[in-house]
Formats: sequence, C-alpha cells, structure tokens
Amino acid sequence: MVAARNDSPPTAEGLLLERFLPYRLNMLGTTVSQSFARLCARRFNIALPEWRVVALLGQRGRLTSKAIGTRCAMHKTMVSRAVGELERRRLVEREANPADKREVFVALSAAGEAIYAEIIPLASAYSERLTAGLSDEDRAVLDRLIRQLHDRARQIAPPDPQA
Amino acid sequence: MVAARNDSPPTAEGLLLERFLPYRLNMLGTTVSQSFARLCARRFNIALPEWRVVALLGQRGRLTSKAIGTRCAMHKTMVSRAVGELERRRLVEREANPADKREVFVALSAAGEAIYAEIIPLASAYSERLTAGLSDEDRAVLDRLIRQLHDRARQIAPPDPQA
DNA sequence: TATTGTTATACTCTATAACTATA
DNA sequence: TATAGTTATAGAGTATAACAATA
Repeated sequence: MVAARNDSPPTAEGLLLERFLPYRLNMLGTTVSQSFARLCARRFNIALPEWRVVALLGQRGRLTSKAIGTRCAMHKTMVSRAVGELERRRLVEREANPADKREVFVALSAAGEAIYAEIIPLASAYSERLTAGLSDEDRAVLDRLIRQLHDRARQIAPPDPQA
Repeated sequence: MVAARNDSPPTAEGLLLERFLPYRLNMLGTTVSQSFARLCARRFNIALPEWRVVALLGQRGRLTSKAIGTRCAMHKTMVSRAVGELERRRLVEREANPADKREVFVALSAAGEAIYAEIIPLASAYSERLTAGLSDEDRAVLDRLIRQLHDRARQIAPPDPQA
C-alpha cells in the first residue's frame, strides 16, 4: 500500500503539484486510458480510436463518420483514419448514402461483429476490476462528479470559441 | 443544458461508450488539463510541461532533472526539453553538482520566482472554480477515488513490466 | 455557399535508442 | 558497467488548412 502518499496538506505557498486537481485528473485519465489501451493492444492489436469506433458501431449500428465523431468526441480527421484502418482490416464496411452522396455509412462487418463480441466482455471486466473496491455510493458520487467537473472545465476555458 | 446526456442505463449489449469509465476519465482528464493549459498559454505563454517544472521548483527549491522527472511523472527527455526551454527564457538556472558532475541542479531564477508567484494564484483560482459546486464530502470522496482508481489501473495493466 | 470526408501537415506529449560525460 | 542528461527520431492523439465531391 502507498496510502499515505498524498495526505499532506498544502504548503504555505498554497499549492503542491501532486495535490493540484487538474494535474491529478490528467494523470488519472491517462493512466487508466493507457492501461486499458495496453489490454486492447495485447488482445486485439487495436488502438484506442479504432476501439472507440468498434464499440460505437456495435452499439448503434451503422453511422456516418460525422455521427461517429460527434458521439465519441473524435475529430473528423481521426475518425477518417480510424475507419480507414478498420476497413483495411476488414472489420468495417463503407457504403455511400444514396440520399446524400457526401455521406458514407460505416457498419461493422461480420469479422467486426465478432471482435465487438469479444471487446464487450473485456471492457466490462476491466471496468469491474477498476471499480471493484467502490461502494454503490462511491460509484454514484463518481458518476456525478465526472459530469460536474467536465462541464465546469469547459465553462472556465472553452475550447477556442471563435477560432 | 445537456443534463440528461449520461442518464440512460447500459444497453442489453452491456456497454455504452459514453458510460464506460476509462473513456469518461480520459475525457475528463484531457478536458480539464487542456482548459487549464489554455489559461497558462494566454497568461504566461507557457506550456504544461514547463508549468509543471516551474510549480515543482517553486515548491521544492533546486532539484536535479531526474528528481523533477520522478516527482511530476515526466520522462527524462521531456524534462530535458522543458528545462532547456525555461533556461532559454531565463526562468531557471542550471548548475552542475560538484559532488557528481553527471547531475545538474535546476533552480528558478529571479524571473522564474516572479512567474511562480503569479502562477500560484492562477492555479489556486482555477482549482477553486473547478470545484466550486462541490461539498466537503464530495471533495473528500473525490480525493480518495482518484487515488484508488489510479492505483487500481496500474495494478491491472502495469506500464510494460520488463521493457 | 455550405457540408462530408480525405489528405497533408503540424503540434503536443510520450517513448526508444544512440550518444556524452561522468562515476 | 551503470547512471544523468542530451539529442534524434518515432509514435500516439489532436488539430488546422486545403481539397474533392456533393448538396
């Protein structure tokens, strides 16, 4: 156990880097994300952007690239590359929307559905292990705090309003 | 308001990306970190790695590059570049350790101390705004959960054990 | 004119490898 | 041999700008 690590109060200067919430949230987010990314890489040889697209398509069925980007907060360039890579590996199929040929529908192939079926238990198990020590109330508070802090951060310094 | 966004329960498939904790923690960490980074860039024209080094040296006094890396979880190449940039801007000074000339002590210059004195209120104010809506109990739970989840994530898939 | 999507390019942060100079 | 630190290079992930095709 390393329980005593962060228990010291702030110094007279008013701030300790290791107790600074933005720093800690950033460390937590990257640590969790990278540890999950390692599992995905080992088991499926798949990177996180591709993982997100597979997870999304598995839930939602076919979607346009734009809808993928909106739903998992990925830039359209990243979506384009992730979908391209998944298509190269025959995990998704693309089909132009006849009603608007600018759009392309993306959907899991049979092989993609098979990967999805493996991905879900892996992700669920990871999430379960991650939160194994938490009470029901802990989970409820965590759920609420993530949303509150996320909204707050965007209020304080929104991502380049008029760029 | 977008309050209803995350309130739906998991589907029959067992997972919704936007309710998947690793995904949410990653989004939260990057959103908070980037919003704080924007403030630092606007006010001090300083990037996050440099900010971390200044904050650390302001607290701890002079440190070797290795100690900086250990204390704020930065790779030695990143420390080297951040310290180099800060030295170029005359915010830190370097001095070889006479007792072991491989090591270099890094310390804030007078100008660096001045920046540090401005950085602390900015950071404190940011943290205050970020957590403005939280009760004392919320804060205590958040503090504990960050540590628990961080430790858990590293237990589940440690960063390349034998690389 | 505006929008979907692709490509080229660049920037940030992270990481590996090769190197130096010490020890 | 091993360590502190630098540099070159490469890899994610994110972003802007220019573009083609379509509306």
